[in-house]
Amino acid sequence: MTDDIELSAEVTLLWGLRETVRRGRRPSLTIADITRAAVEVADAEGLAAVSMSRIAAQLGNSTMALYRYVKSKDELLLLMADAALDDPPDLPDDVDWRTGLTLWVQGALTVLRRHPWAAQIPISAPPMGPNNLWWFDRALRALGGTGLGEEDKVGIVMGLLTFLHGELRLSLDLSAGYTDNPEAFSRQYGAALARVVDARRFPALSRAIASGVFEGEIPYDEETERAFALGLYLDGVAAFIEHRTAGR
Amino acid sequence: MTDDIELSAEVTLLWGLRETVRRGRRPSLTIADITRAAVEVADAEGLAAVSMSRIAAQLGNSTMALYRYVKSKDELLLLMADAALDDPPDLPDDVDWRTGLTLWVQGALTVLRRHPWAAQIPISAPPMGPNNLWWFDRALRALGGTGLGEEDKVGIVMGLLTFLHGELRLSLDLSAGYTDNPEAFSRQYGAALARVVDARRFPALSRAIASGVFEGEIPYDEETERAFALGLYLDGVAAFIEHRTAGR
DNA sequence: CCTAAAAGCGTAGAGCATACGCATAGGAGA
DNA sequence: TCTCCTATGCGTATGCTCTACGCTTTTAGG
Repeated sequence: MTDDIELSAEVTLLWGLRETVRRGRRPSLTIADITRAAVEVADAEGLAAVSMSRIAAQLGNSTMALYRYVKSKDELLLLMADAALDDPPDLPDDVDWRTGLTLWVQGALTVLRRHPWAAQIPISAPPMGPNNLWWFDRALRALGGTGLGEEDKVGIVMGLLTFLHGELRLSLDLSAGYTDNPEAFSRQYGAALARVVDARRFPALSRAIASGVFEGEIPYDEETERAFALGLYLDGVAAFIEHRTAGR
Repeated sequence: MTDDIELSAEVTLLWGLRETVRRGRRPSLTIADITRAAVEVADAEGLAAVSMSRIAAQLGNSTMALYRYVKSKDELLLLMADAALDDPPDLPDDVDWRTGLTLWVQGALTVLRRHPWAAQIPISAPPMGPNNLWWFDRALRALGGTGLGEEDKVGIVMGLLTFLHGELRLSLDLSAGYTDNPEAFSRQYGAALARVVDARRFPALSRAIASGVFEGEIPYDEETERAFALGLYLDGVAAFIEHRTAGR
C-alpha cells in the first residue's frame, strides 16, 4: 500500500538502495568502503582529520573519485553517523524492562565510546539509518512486557534517547577533550571555580563549591553520575508504568 | 587562601580578566564586540557563516586584527558558547523545586532556541563561563528548599543538564534542519519508515509504526514530548527527595 | 621628545570542498 | 568482433578557510 512512496535521497543512501545500472565502467569502491575508511580515520585522528582528500588517499583513489559515490561531504557524515552505531551487541530479551533499558544505555555508550566523534556530527533530519533504527527497536522491545501502549513506549524511549545524546555531548566530548589537553582540567577545577565564583552572584553554587563536591578528580566517576541520573529517570518510568497498569 | 592559583587562559578569557597594560596603541575593539558580532552572524546565517574574515568585515576591521583579541577561532567559539546563554531571565525564587526546575528547563531552552548553533560548538572543557555558571546556580537554588545535601543537588542538576543538552541536540538541531530543508521531513516520515522497516528485523519498531505513532506532523509537538520525559525524570527526583528526607 | 610596546593589517602558505571537463574502461547490441 | 553508450576515475581550477609572520602606525611612559 505504501509501495509507491518515493524514498528520499537520504534514505536510499543510508539503506544502500541506490539502483545499479549494468552499463559502463565497474566501480572500484563501494559506499561501505568509503564509510569504513572515514570511520577509521575519525577513530584514529578525530573528525577534523576526515577530509575528502584524506579518505581518498586512505583508499588509494583520487579525491574526486569519491564524489561518484557520495554527493557531498555532508552525505558522508550522515553515513558515518549511522555507522558509529555499528556492532550492535546482543541485548538479552528475558530481563525486566529496567534491566533491559539500563543495559541498552550502557551498550549504546560502550559502542559510541569507540567513536566519540559521532556526537560532533550535526543532526539535520530525523534518524533513518538502519543502525539507528536497530537501537530504537531494541529499546522498544525492552518495554515489550510492560503492557504500555505504543505511544507511551515511544515517549519513554525518546526520553532515553535525549538522555543518551546529552550524555554523549557532556561526557564523551569532555573526555575526548581531556585526552587532548589534560591541563585544562587538572584537579584545579574546583579551585578555579572557587576563585571566580562570587558568593553574592552565585550563592547556591558557591555553597556547593564550599562543600567540596567539585574537588574530586576530573573527569570524576561518570559511571556513577550517569547511574544516578539514569536511575532517577527510570524511577519515574517505573511509577508511570505502575500508574498506567493500575488504572486498567 | 586560593588566591595564588593560576587561572587558565580559558578562564581569564571567559571572565574578561586579561590584564591590560598601559602602553601602546589603544584597542579599537573589545572581546565583547567580537563575540557579539559573531553571535549576530551565527543567529542570522548559521554557525557555518562564522569565519574570521566575515566577523572582521562585520566590525569594519581586517581579518588579522581579530587575532590581537582572540588566539584562535576556537577561543571565539568558546566565547560564543557562553554568550549563547545570555539574557538570563529572572526565575521566581518562591516556588517549589519542581516548578522551579521546570521553568528552568523551559527558560534555558527558550534562550537557546534563539541561538540554535550553540549545540554545534564542541565542548572541550568543563563549563567555566559566567553565563553557564549562572544557570547552574539557579538550578541549584531551585533545589534549595529540599533539604538535600550539596552532592545530591549537584547530581540532580547534572542529570538535568544532560537532559537539556540531549534536547538541544535532538530537537533544536532538528528544527534548524527543518527550516533549512523541510522536504527531508514532510509527513512522509512515518511512511518512509514503514517502507524501510522490516517486521522481522525490527519487530517492536514496526509494531509502533503500525500503531500510527509516527504519522503526526514532523516536527510534532516537542513541547509535549519534552514535558513527558522531563516529568518522568522529575517524578524520580521527587521520589528520591521523599526517600532522603524520610530517612532523616 | 624618544622609545618601547601594542594594535592594525597585507601577504602568503597550506588545506579545504567541490564544479567542470576529459580520458578511460567495459557491457550491450549489431 | 566492432562500435556505441554510459559510468567511473581524476586533473585542474576556483574560491573559501585559518593563521604565521613581519611591517607600519599609534600611543603612553619616562
